[in-house]
Amino acid sequence: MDAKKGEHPRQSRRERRIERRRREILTAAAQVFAQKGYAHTTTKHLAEAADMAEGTLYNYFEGKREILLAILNEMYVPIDALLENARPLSTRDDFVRIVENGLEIFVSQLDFTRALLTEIWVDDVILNDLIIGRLQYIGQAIRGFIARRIEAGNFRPIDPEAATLMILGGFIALILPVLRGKHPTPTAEERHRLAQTAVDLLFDGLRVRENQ
Amino acid sequence: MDAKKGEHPRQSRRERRIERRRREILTAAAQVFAQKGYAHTTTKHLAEAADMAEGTLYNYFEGKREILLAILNEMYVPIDALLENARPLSTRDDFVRIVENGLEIFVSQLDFTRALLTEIWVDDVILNDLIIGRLQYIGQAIRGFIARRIEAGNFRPIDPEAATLMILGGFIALILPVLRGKHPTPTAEERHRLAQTAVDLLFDGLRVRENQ
Amino acid sequence: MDAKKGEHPRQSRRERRIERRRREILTAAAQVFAQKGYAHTTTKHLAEAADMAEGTLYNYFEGKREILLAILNEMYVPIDALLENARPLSTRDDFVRIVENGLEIFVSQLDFTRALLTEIWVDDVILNDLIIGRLQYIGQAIRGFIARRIEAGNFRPIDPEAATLMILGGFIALILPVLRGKHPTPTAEERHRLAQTAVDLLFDGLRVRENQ
Amino acid sequence: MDAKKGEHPRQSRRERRIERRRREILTAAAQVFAQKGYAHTTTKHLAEAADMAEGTLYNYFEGKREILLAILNEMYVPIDALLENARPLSTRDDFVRIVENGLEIFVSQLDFTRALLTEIWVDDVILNDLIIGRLQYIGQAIRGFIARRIEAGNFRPIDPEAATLMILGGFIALILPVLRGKHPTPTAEERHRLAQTAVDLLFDGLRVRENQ
DNA sequence: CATGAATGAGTCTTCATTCAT
DNA sequence: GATGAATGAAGACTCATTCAT
Repeated sequence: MDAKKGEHPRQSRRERRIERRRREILTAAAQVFAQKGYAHTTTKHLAEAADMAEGTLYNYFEGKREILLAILNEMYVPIDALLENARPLSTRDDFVRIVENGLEIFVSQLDFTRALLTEIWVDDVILNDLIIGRLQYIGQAIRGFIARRIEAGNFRPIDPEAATLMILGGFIALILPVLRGKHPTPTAEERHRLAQTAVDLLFDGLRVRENQ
Repeated sequence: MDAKKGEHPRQSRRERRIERRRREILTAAAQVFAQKGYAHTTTKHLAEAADMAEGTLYNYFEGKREILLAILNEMYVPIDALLENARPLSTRDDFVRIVENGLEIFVSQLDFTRALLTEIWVDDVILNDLIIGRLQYIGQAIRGFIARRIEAGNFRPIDPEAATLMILGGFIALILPVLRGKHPTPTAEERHRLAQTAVDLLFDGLRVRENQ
Repeated sequence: MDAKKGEHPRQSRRERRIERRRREILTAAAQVFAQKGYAHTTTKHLAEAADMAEGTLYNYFEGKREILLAILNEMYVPIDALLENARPLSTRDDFVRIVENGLEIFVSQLDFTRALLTEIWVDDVILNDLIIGRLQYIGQAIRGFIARRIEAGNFRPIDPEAATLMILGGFIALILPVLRGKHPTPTAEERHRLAQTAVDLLFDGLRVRENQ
Repeated sequence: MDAKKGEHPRQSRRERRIERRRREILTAAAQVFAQKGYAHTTTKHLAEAADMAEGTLYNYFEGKREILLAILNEMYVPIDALLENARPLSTRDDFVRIVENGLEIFVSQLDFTRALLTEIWVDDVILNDLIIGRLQYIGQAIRGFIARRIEAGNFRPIDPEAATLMILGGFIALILPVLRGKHPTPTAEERHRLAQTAVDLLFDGLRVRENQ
């Protein structure tokens, strides 16, 4: 129980094993939640998917709900990285790049995202954390970008609020069919093309410019 | 006990009472489903919300799930009417009008719509019926409109598939905050303004037209 | 409410109507009980079979169980008559006649008998009333008959107790397939033949008499 | 924890424990079913009788009905053994022996047999499986025996069908009072005497043989 | 740490009975 | 008397969590 041969290696190895186990559980759980929805998933399902006994789950998580919240946490890291990257967001290419990165994140975390879909609308912690915390942050970045561009005379004086919502909605709509498994997951090239189309549409609209 | 005055009124009164009661249950149920989500709502909750005994629910619906499906059906009528109206969809004003009507429908059915949000991802009948059935239909109308306009030289040759998705997503994004109760329900005027902004953005994009 | 034109005719007509209604209910109920068993029969089933509303049943009977007990009572009249008839029971023909009559009673009351079958084993009132009350009475008659015959030297000195049981059992076995609907209901002639065969078997056994 | 001594013991111990538990439940359930009848028995009753929580029952059986069916299966083993034994059935002693064995089986399985009595009339699976399947098989054996004996001139030319029914009925009648708890369970000696009396009655009838 | 049997509160649903019309 | 909607107690079954091994 006490130190032997230096504490680090031993503690560390144990911690690493625990961390590995937790991640195994989360990966498996995300798949099951994604397929059945949180409420319809039983701990038995989770245990089977993680290939362990039900009781073992409780050695790594406090309960079913905590597993879901841990999944939520897993998504923060790449999203925060994305936001960090997107901070400047000043040119059209910035926009393409951030949309592309966003698509990449969702694609690489499909199961985690899907897992949250059902409880998003119901669980206030998740809703506030994810939607309010992250999405609003993203929204602000976009709103700021638009406002600055309008001020600079590059963008038409459109209500930035509505525009932001539609941009986010458009982006979500692009991945929703994939999340629902109705579309195959797009390749890197497809993601690039999608991002360009999206930004193109947003910037220039559907209508033909008369004299260009 | 009194004169019969024709048989209709008597049958009719009973039928009307039943219909009224069903509607009462649906209205109450939609609110509860919207707040708690389908799976987290118990029949006890439903009974309390409808101010009746649990057993009474079963005089009007076969079970909890049938109540949800009945809510789903309630949404068909106005949506189908909207689609019928939107059939031509040829001018920009058509577009504004249909977006405006769509917003109106969702607003008038807020609770019903919210009620479906959670189970949409999990219940295949609902998913296929509602999303695939309706949304695809709407999508086709939009895709057709875009394709025709591109052919006519009015629209730029953008991928109609991606454009449709983004339009739908943008539209949904406009309502989502309202659905989640994060925005107050927009008034008729606000809906009109929103619809115009949305269509304006879609048609002309964010960027300033250089020579206009 | 009080007397008018003599009480009898009016009371009588009302009473007769009530009696008729009760009988209608019992007839219908016996069929349903017979098919589904008492416990699996709902008052809704009973009401439908009697072609009236559920509530109306309660104007004629205290509840579901009382309907079953009333069915039990219906069987007493013919059984008691049979027993009265069988009182002497001294010749072989008496035996044939009483078996024949017994078969006739069961056949004419098939549904009533079937209706009681499920609850016989469970309801102590029914068990004590019917089995103990009636069957034991019948058993005593048979036992007495056998004992007297043995004493008179007509019957071999077989244990009258066991013999009685086997006689009753044999009789029941003859009607059981009919009760279960596995045999068609026997005609009068078939009943006569069955009774003769049964008594013949009981009196003379299976074995060939060596010198007769 | 200790040496493995081969893998069997470990798997086996768990399996044996499960098997023991299942049997405990069945034994307890049979008693309750026998007393109250299947339909009037609640899972709460069953749990109490087996001295465990309601939920635990479901770790061993799929549901209430499966417990009943398992009880049904318990009865097959000895009955099938009896039938196998009785195959030849050619002498009078064979007959005595098989009746005696039959009595023994029923006595040793009193609760199991009682448990089935109520649902027999209502549950088609049970009815067809047990009654039709087993009883008809037994009936055929008896019919065949009688027919052969008649042909051989040992038995009088009595309708074998009716005779079989009465034999089965007589046998059942011998046990019914015991099943209902109205008689104490017969000892081995009493069973032997009963069997002899029964066969004696069947073979030689009640009447004194005039010249014997 | 791993296991999985045991637990019992909680769910959906049924149905005998009541009672206002 | 007849009706059938309303009731709510009771039933079969589920499942997150605990805990002895």
